[in-house]
Amino acid sequence: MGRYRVGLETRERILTATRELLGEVGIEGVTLKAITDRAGVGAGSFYNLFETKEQAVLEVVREAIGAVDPDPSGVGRESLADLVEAFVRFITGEASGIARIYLQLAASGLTDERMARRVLRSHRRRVERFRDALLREQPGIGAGEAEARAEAILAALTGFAITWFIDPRFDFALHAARLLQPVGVASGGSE
Amino acid sequence: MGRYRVGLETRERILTATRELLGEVGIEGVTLKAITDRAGVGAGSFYNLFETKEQAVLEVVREAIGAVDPDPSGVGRESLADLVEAFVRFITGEASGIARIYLQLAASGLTDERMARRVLRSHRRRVERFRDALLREQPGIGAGEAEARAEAILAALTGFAITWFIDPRFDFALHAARLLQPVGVASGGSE
DNA sequence: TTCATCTTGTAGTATCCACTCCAGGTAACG
DNA sequence: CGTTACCTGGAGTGGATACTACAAGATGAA
Repeated sequence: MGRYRVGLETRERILTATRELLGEVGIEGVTLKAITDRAGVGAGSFYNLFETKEQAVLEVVREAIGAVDPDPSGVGRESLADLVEAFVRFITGEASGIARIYLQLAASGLTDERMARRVLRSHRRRVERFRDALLREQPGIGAGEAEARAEAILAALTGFAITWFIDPRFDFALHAARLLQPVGVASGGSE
Repeated sequence: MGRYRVGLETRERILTATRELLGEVGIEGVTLKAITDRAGVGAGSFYNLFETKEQAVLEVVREAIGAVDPDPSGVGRESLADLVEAFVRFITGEASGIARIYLQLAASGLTDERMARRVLRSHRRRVERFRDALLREQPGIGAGEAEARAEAILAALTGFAITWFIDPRFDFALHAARLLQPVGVASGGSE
């Protein structure tokens, strides 16, 4: 079962091709031929390194879900602004292909239960992280209130991200920054 | 080209089957066989009534996009709370299959440009409607500010809706209602 | 070098897909 | 009733799909 060096290199080429394709055509649109063509290998090589097509896709998917969350070393110290900024960078940064995959996954959870569980687990962790950051800045509001606000901020960020991908003119960073302002969403100071 | 009564009834059965399937298995998972089996017709009957599979799917898709927006007769009179409540009812109500389709569409806009344009157009209209309701209630805030808040509310509602579909325990109505409170998202009164 | 193990491309296979063809049935109308 | 238009189901088509079998080559530890 030990792998040779060339085999591991081919494996990386295949994963890179899969990653790119997932961002471009979506999780349902990826075919084996597309992957092997882009990676420059035959089907035989693919199946020498992966059991099924799904295995390769899942490997990239896990990576995408993991990539939403910034640098775990900061846990317990980061501010809410840090977390929001990291999310914006994740969506609009260089690896936005991965971000695209992540949003598709969230949506595929609408029809695929296994995916739903996977996405929900990572969502829960993220809510906790946002909640804890909020509590550190405003300990007075209480855990329940902080969690509700964390859910709201994350929901808005997700919605903004979808809008941004669909409408290139949408200023994602600006709208995300507004979420941190004391003014809030619905009502203003001029009440 | 005129259609007989029986033909039109079959057409309805096919559209109903398509609608159900779209909600259950997603836009990529719908096959012709699944549609015709559920509708209880042969492939020949389908193609007597629709040019392609995509035509039937698009007919349901248009319906789903249209269904997000509540009763157009209220335009110009409704409050922000009315609009939010209507969105919540759309997602959690009896026709939540349609709502599921709508969210899938928004996500499919991530990889399908034609879908992206379609979704964006309806999104823009909805933002305007929310903005106008906001301006009616707080004329002082200005159109730009109102539009930004409309975007934020809609983004949060969309994010909440995805969470709700993925996590049945999520209290969508409660979180949606919080969007209307003067407190806002990030900061509280106890600052 | 030796040789077992791993890697590779090709030429398959079975299965599913959207879609077509067509013969026989049915609806509408005079 | 007769005629024409429409409706119907199912067998069949071509093409794409994921995946396999295998022969020939490359790799790497001794």
